Amino acid sequence: MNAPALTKNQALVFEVLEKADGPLSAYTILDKLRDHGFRAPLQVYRALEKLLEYGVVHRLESINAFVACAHPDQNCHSHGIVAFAICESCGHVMEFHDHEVDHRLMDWTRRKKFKAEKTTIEIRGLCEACAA
Amino acid sequence: MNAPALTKNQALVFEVLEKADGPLSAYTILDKLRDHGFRAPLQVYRALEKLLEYGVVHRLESINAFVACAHPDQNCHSHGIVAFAICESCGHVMEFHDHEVDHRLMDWTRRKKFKAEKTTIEIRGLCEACAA
DNA sequence: ATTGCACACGTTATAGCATAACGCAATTGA
DNA sequence: TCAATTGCGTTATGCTATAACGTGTGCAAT
Ligand SMILES: [Zn+2]
Ligand SMILES: [Zn+2]
Ligand SMILES: [Zn+2]
Ligand SMILES: [Zn+2]
Repeated sequence: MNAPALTKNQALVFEVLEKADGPLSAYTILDKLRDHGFRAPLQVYRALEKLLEYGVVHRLESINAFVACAHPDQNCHSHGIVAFAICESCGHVMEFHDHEVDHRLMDWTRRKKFKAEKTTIEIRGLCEACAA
Repeated sequence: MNAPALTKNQALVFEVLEKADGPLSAYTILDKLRDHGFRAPLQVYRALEKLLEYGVVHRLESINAFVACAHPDQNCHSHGIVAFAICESCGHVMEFHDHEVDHRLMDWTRRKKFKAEKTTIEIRGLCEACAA
């Protein structure tokens, strides 16, 4: 999915996520945008829906939060499954791809004739700095 | 974590999950147990907390639901990361393990010195029957 | 036996996450 | 012009999860 020009709300939400140093919940985004006229959760969720569709934002299922894609230049979709390591102490997120993991999971789905639509890989734990 | 004898509430919640043919939300479980005296979400969540700890129930992060472990005989923890394929049409869940995937993810975490605590792998899509 | 502790449980209230449904305005394309 | 699409704002609602308080029970250490 290519990203067309963002609307005002989409651009505001994306900007907040880009500037954040970690994932944000929809309601946290809302609070950060109240000064810009945001009043209701739907304004955030509708923008997020598009940004997810365009692939410039990812949703972290295990913590109900959203994060700007770490590889803005590339198209994350084209790299297969996106995986995340989420530090439960400082909140930092590392985004990575592993083709071998993709292949193993795709092998499994092909064997089972399962039509995969969306795959989530999230590792929660402690980053190097926080584990010390 | 070995599973000690379950308490009454834990046994009731586990039984509901075992008999279900798919994942259930905590509130769905609550509704199914109202006849047995359940009145509040916490009764379900507290039981689930223990069942998750014992490894006999898994939480599906991407759909906020819970499912009985498909490998009750074995200890799922000992098989490394548990992965799930979730049919978005019929709700059926397939649980599987893949050591190669585990190794790839563990390699990544070791390189990054990330201390993994809990890893989620969930594939959402259509099962063979529903994809036809 | 009494005390102290751990644990499960019940209840009420609250916090946090997400969507339904309505209507309006701007854009586009026939 | 007319219809269809899309974004937007608002209100209300629903779903998911936990905080905080108190009760009772079993069990061990004193
Ligand atoms: Zn990305
Ligand atoms: Zn950290
Ligand atoms: Zn299992
Ligand atoms: Zn199915």
